[in-house]
Amino acid sequence: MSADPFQDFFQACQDLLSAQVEVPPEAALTVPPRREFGDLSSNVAFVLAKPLRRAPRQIAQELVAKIDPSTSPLVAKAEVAGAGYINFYMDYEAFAAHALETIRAEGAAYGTSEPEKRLRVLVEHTSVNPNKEWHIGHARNCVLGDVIARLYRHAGHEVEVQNYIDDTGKQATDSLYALRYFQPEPQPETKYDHFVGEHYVRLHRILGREEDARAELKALEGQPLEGEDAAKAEVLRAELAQIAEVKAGIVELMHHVEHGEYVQDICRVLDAQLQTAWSLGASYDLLSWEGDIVRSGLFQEAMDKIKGSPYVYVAESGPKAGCLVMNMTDFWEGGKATEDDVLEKVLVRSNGIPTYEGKDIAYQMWKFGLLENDVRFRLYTVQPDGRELRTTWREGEARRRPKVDVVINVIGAPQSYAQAVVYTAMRVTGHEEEYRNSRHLAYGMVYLPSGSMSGRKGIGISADEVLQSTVDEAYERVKAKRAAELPEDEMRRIAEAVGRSAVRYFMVQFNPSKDVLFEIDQVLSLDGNTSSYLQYANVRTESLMRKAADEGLDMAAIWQEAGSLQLSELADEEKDLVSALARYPGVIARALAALAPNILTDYAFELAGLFTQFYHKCAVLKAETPELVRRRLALSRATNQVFMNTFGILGLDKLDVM
RNA sequence: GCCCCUGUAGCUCAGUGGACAAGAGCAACUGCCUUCUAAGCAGUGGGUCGCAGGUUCGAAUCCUGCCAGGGGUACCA
Repeated sequence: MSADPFQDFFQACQDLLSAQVEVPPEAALTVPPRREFGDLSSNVAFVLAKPLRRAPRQIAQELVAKIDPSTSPLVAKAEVAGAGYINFYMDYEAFAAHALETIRAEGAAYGTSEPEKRLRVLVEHTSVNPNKEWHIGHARNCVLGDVIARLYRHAGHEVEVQNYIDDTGKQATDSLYALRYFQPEPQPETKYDHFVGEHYVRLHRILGREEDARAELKALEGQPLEGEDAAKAEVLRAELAQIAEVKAGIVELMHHVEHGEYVQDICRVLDAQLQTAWSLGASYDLLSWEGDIVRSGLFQEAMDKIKGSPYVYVAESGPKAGCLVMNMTDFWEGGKATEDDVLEKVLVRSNGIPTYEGKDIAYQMWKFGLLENDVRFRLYTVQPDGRELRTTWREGEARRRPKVDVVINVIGAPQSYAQAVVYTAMRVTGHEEEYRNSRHLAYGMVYLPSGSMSGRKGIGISADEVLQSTVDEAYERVKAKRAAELPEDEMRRIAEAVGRSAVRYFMVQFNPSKDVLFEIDQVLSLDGNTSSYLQYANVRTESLMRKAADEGLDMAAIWQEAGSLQLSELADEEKDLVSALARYPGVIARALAALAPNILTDYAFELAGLFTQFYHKCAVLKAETPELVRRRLALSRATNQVFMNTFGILGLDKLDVM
């Protein structure tokens, strides 16, 4: 017996079958659609029908006749059903004992067996340009990455979370320039990233006029100008002159930014953005600044290394003459490519400036520990959850990098091609293993009912706003319900927990690959399939245990003997609950393998529903016999344990009252 | 043009290791709070699983072709 009760039942059924017949690998043992069909169902008879040239039902009947369930404590019986399914039924009494005992013994570790190999995993997420406030799409990235990191940690792996700071890019420069250009009055009451973002958008309103102004002027200049037209042309010329001035100013400023002269200013924006991350319950281990990676010589070393490959060379002619290019033709797996030029990727332009892919290749090589040089780093701050946050820095300790096994980059789906280029560079340089262990968690965009968001135009909903609205809504709810019994600060605390959790849940409840339509009402409702439902179900487990203690029952003692309680004649609701609790480890494994947190949210919602049904149908504290009370308290305690573990991974807040 | 992702109920989404009657939440409608918290429960109505072929005992799921939406495909950032 293992720490995965459902897997044990699965294995038991599998063994019973294999003892009678060689089970082909394509035969499946799956959970049937309805409980009348048992707890696991095998289609092996269908698969064997063809090679044996016999009817599936006949094969199934012969197999079932030979199977002896009494040799397996968890299996009650096997039956033939339908056209030839072999349905296995659990011995629920034995199974419930095993499940409860496992959950009790494993506790916070329940759900994850010791990994065969403890991996070092590097998760990069967030990586938002430090130039304006986050919108909800950034929040999706952050929460997805945070949950993936927590999943790996829960599974016993060693995780480092990095947040890449593009401090030398155009966006950061634009914002810095906007502040110099407009010289706005400081607004201490406005969160700094919002303040800067406002002026960034203002700057782009000016720049965005260029094309139109040019066209309008051209239309006017076709004829002799007089009166109103002459004045209008003058205005347009002035506008274009202003645009030219701004653009020149940005280019000039860019040189200074690239030399790291404005790190302090960028930190101010970054710090405001980090507040958003922390209020969403996320944290990081390292801030990786692009400027530091370039200045520390990592980029140069990576390019020198990659130049050693026969597939990397300076193009001598053609449109890419003078560029350092990488020919990926022999290595490309990122989709069926037919046009050769797509596969000849520029890494360094003819003017010596690297492309994004070029820089990202260096970063990826550094992540895997493939470079000799290293950045220096220092402590940046201690985060609200107590985790230390480090940052790369121009001076300080040298960072001794351990070998990393897996690199997961949480980056939007539009960057799929660029990511494929970066990973392909690993195999081009002979690092096949690193190539295979590079994973792009490509997530879909977040859209508003009004269309897509645009950072430049300032269209979108900020993550801070969404969070605040949700907390406000939760506050109204808790106040309407509990104003009489709870103090103000307690209601505030609950509202924070409910609001934060609701936003997090929304961000990961969909398949990552899908685009998400963000409707604020769906988050604000706090009804139905939301984190509130899970929190509410868990509050009920808490409440039951509290009341049990009030009635003089020794909860700890009951839980201690969970596996040896009276577990016969379980009600259907109890069976369903036990079965769901036992399936938790498998859910974790699937979510991890697929990098899909929505597998876990789906499960958690189902579990909450099953517990709620149990709660409504089966009296716990008021059950008919003391034995029944103890059993149902143990089931509640077990559910509470699985909720705790699930909440830990999803980063949802546990509540005692709501 | 080529490549990738997506198309399931009015809306938002699960299900894509093939399996015996397509699921959930929201919205609509009907009931249920002196009874372990009604952010809840029970129930009703609502679907040619984008379309057309194919493979199979069996297809929302696999294959082919089409249609629709989004993204990518630059020495852009």
